[in-house]
Amino acid sequence: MRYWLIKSEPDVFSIDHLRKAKREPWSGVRNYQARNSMRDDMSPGDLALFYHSSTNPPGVAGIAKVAGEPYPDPTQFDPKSEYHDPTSPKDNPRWILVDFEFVAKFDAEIPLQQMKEDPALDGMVVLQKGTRLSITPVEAKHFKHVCKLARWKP
DNA sequence: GCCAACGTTGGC
DNA sequence: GCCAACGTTGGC
Repeated sequence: MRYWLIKSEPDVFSIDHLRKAKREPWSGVRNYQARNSMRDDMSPGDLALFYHSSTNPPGVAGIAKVAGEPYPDPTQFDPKSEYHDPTSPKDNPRWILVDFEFVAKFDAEIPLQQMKEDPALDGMVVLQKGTRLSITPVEAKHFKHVCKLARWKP
């Protein structure tokens, strides 16, 4: 059982969108490290902090769960998609994703600022300066602490 | 809108 | 393989 943090711009896809959709392919990731996390390290049942980025204030809005095994991101082969990648080989797709399913929306978002100020979250990858990765691993103790701040229990 | 901190691209 | 130029992310 691993824990993760996944970033999304709420204008594009928010925790409310996920709640409505129930399950969603995490398409459009075009960063190798983030892809490797989904392809190699995620397992069905893993839990993720759902983080709202590029919004005021940014912060963790809820919880999502890895809903299945990794598979090729269909948008890479779709010429109409903004995520179309014409250089990705059809017989060896470059971009791999997993589906996430909705688990919970926090009563109140946990703001990035509050997380930065909390000594219990020292060392969390997403809090480190210059981290732009859209998918980062989260230590169990950090995951549990954020849930505690949100007064949410699995 | 600014800009720091990256990641990617491509000439050499 | 180096590295300058360029593009992107995302907090502020």
